[in-house]
Amino acid sequence: MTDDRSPAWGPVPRTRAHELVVQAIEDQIMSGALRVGDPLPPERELASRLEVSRAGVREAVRVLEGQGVLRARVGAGADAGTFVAALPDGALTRFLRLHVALANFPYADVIDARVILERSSARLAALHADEAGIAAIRATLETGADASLGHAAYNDADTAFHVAIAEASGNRLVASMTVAIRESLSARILVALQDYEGWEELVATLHQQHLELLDAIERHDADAAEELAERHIRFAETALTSA
Amino acid sequence: MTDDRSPAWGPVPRTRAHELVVQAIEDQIMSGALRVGDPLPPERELASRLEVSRAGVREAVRVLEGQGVLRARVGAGADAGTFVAALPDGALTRFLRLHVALANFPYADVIDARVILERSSARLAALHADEAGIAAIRATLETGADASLGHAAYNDADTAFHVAIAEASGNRLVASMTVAIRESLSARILVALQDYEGWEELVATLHQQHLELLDAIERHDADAAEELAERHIRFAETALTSA
DNA sequence: TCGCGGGATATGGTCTGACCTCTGCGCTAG
DNA sequence: CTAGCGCAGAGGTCAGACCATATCCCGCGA
Repeated sequence: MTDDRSPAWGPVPRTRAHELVVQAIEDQIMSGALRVGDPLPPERELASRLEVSRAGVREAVRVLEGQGVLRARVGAGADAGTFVAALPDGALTRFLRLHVALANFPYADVIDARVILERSSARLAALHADEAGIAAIRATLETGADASLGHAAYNDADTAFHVAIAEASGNRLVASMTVAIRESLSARILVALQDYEGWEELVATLHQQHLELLDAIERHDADAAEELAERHIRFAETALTSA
Repeated sequence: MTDDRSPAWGPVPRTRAHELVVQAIEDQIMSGALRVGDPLPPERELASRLEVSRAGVREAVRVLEGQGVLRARVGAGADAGTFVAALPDGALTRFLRLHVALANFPYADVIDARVILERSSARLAALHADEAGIAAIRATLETGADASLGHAAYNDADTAFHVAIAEASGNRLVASMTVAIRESLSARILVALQDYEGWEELVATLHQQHLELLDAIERHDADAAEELAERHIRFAETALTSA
């Protein structure tokens, strides 16, 4: 006879040592005791304090390091050791790239998400971009205009343009997500470019669209910028996948 | 006298063993050789094949596991071992939660990003949600209506509502990002709720807004849904932070 | 023939202890 | 005063043993 309200002897969740360490470090961060730039105790000390092996501590550090939360440096003195870091961008890009490759996020969903974010980036850039931001965007177009540099170079220049807009938006989180999505698509776009017949014409069209988008941002015309951003991405996507 | 075009003896980037292993696994994923559900070789075998220690392999596995790309299970047989997984949500949530706590993403930026994403989620849900999706959203409101369950219970119910909309959008990536942002704010929202004087009235208002939003989604009125989503989030945000 | 018990086996999980590499700082010899 | 050496402390790596767990499978008994 079992009582449904009694907890029943379910198995206790098996918690691995390194997860406890991760949790301990996260708690320090959540409570505000650890801030960006602060050092962690040496691995050996942390291991003895938490009563786990050094290997367990190291695995935990690796997990957080992979998330861009920690950074480890060898050596001696004040610059050596493990520190709390602020490197979300690379981590977010790797994350997205892998999950896109695994098709955990369907390709069409990624494109739609990219449109949503870049529309917003363009709008925010049109509203908030300062002189420096606009100059940075324009700078990317000067190299991007030279299409004959090769597929890879153009791909990099295009990425730089979209990244510059995202960074000019003034919203770090939106920018990071925008960048991560563009970068996660980079390999795929490069292949599509290489397979594209008469790609120089396509690049000329895309470059023209870039100029129009930049113009809208400079005019602080948020609605136009939003619309141009979406049209540009949809156009490029259609051209490259139908080839 | 140095020649600027000569490569110059820059330091070779020190590559750590586990990073090589991560790279090796990523390459397999990028090339399509490893897909979701596929098993990795046993740690010991991978270690000897890549000529690193088992500790190095384990650290690499931990990194990818932390990103939701791998999943490890002990035991023997077909179900045991390390596998490629598809668990991006928890990983993305942890990632955001930590970086928000570290203020790598300013709070205002997170709110704006949330508005952008939830506007889109609501729009997509209004356009694409099927019967099951709408039923799932409504189900979360039935518990959410009962405000006297406590702060934590209401917070969970509110999260569930927004998550259900995101999932009804049909876009997995947008949904994941939406959920991750809402969850990363959960702790902060809970504290604000607890400090709020006369929170039951506030909850009643929020619940009313939820009903209106659901109504717009059911009517497939995308514009209204988008607008209601933004107003709801801005309202709640203003109420909770000004308290 | 069927059922079941228990050992063999394979896998990840953990720990220990050693050693290497790197780098700052201080001491010492010139 | 300075150049150089070496110590100390940090992360990086490794080897090996042992533990915990889950499946497989074989053999025994009903």
